[in-house]
Amino acid sequence: MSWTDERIDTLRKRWEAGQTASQIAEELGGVSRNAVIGKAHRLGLQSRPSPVKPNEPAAATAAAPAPTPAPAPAPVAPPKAAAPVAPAPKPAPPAPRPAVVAAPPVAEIEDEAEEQEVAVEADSDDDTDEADAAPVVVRPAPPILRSVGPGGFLRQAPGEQQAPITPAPPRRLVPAKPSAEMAGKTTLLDLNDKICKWPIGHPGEPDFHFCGEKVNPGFPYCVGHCGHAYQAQLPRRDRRPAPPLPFGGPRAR
DNA sequence: CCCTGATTCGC
DNA sequence: GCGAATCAGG
Repeated sequence: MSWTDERIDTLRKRWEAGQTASQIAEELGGVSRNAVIGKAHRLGLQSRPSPVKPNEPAAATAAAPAPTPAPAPAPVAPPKAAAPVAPAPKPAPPAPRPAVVAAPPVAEIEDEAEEQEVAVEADSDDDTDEADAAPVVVRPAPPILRSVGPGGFLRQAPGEQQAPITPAPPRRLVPAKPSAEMAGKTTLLDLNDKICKWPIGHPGEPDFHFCGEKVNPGFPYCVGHCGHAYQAQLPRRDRRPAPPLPFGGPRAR
């Protein structure tokens, strides 16, 4: 495979989008991860945070006691998106908010749950004499700034994040009463190394359980279920191609 | 072990 | 220019 303009273009886009060299190589096909990295460097694409790089070679001279002007690394490309194509930045987790929150949308149900008070670290201790208790400055509400996410939706501004969904009030826990339909079934708690862990049904369904037969020694399943779990590897050309992903995954080769 | 990117070096 | 081999951190 050669680096046609089209392939180079793909490489550029993917690299700048934060895909890993492996992902890019797989998508392009016919090239290795190393080839992608090598090409990216030859193209002069910006190097990305490397696990092996943060070492600065210039630290060996004269112990360098001088006031190093804060390096202030320029905003590096977002580290490694989880999504393969569009590296959507993760929304920031709800930041610790001031006391004022919107009233929970759910009416109070019971008050048998005592409100747990979050112990705020009030450092009223006499640690030092430094008067760090600055008077609270009440500033006018700043204009709401929203950023626009991919697809055009408006993100919440930091100050207007919704209060987390009110958790259900704790209920009294009662011992689960073994239902008739589970009688004799192998449940999660019954699993051990000697019985087949092949799931029957689906988690969450009322009668979800496990096979429970004696295992095929050395395997987590019984002989019968080993037949389902382990199948001969077919030559690549005989494998059925994976169904296309809904979002348009890597091109089939 | 796996993953990652960077670098080297023979082709 | 190319990419396998190698290095080295996570």
